[in-house]
Amino acid sequence: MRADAEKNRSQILTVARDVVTEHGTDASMRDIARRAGVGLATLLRHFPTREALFEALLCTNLDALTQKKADELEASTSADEALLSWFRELVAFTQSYRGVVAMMAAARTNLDSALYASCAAVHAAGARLLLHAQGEGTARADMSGDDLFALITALGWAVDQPSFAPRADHLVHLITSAILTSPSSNDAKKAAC
Amino acid sequence: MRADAEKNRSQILTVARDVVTEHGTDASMRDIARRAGVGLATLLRHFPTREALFEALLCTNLDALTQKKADELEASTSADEALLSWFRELVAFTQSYRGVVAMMAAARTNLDSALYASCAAVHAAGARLLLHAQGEGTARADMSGDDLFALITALGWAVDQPSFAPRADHLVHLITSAILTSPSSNDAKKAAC
DNA sequence: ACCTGAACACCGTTCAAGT
DNA sequence: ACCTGAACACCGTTCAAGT
Repeated sequence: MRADAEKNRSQILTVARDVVTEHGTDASMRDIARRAGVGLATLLRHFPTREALFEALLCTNLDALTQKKADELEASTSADEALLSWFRELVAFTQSYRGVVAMMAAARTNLDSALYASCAAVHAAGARLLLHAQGEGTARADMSGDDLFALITALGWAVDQPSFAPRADHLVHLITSAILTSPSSNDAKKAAC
Repeated sequence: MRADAEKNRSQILTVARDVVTEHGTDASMRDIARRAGVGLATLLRHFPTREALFEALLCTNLDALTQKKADELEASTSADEALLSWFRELVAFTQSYRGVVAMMAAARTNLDSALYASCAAVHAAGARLLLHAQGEGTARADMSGDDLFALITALGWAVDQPSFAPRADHLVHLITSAILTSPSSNDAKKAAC
């Protein structure tokens, strides 16, 4: 009976999306199973760990991101613009579910995590954009891909906090201004066009 | 019998320091009570909430910080140096216990939290230093005390992550360079002296 | 093969019962 | 006044028993 197994899996994912939207990464596995109408053990079979469930929830979005960056890298005229929009895109993504940024940061150096590969892909994509901008001299040279990943997730964490959320845009502005050497402000951008 | 109550309280705090050093902010209350040799309900009487326990654990350190900043504000010749060392000092403090920075960020806008007053004091102290530096034109003007608090805690969170801890000093350097208008690098500092 | 219920060892909260 | 044990409703993990 592989058919019902598949049905259970998709049902779990559908329900999980709702529950996780509401309760974040520390949502109750039992609650998800209950609402999905399956036993808790069934959920654990499909997704043996919390990270595994989130990997399934995020993989399509993450793939789109790490693919879309390829487009941006090419389509965007300036490398610094590409880096900047990647930064913003990723911070926005980390807001998809509360606590997901902490989970990704933890997975970054945990080979056993089901999210390790996805995080590595995100990291690599960012590092490439950074390197490109550095090559053009528009991003500061004393920065590594690790630094970029750290700054993005740190900002994602801050935006996760209800107290800081209202200042989100401005915080992004502050940090990115530290990354880019030439202040690509709106005025300068308009003047260039 | 108020004597044994006081003894219990101090015993709980002593043990809590160890347990929390090991397990961070999500240490088990039951475990602390067990190791302190008291009933769980006794611990809950003394510290009705997790935040209340941490308030007791941190209050002396936090008071020292928000007092010491007064010294720094006066003693230090330049306002930007004072702001910078406050920034570093606070990031270092958030590393005292794992997860404490998240707790403080949450407490910042939660009037019910036992940590609210302490966080407000930290916020106020930082805002004052920032304002002073802004007055001298050494800190960027488009920044609020809230932004400063957010950046400090965000950095504290990043340093909390094992993956980012090795880059801690450099990350602090990156962020602070975004805050200060004049790049008070080591060279410039030496030249001024 | 796949699912399930139950047992297990935890957690924080609450409260009646002890001194 | 202060403390305690136990009951409660949760959690994730594990596994023998069902189809």
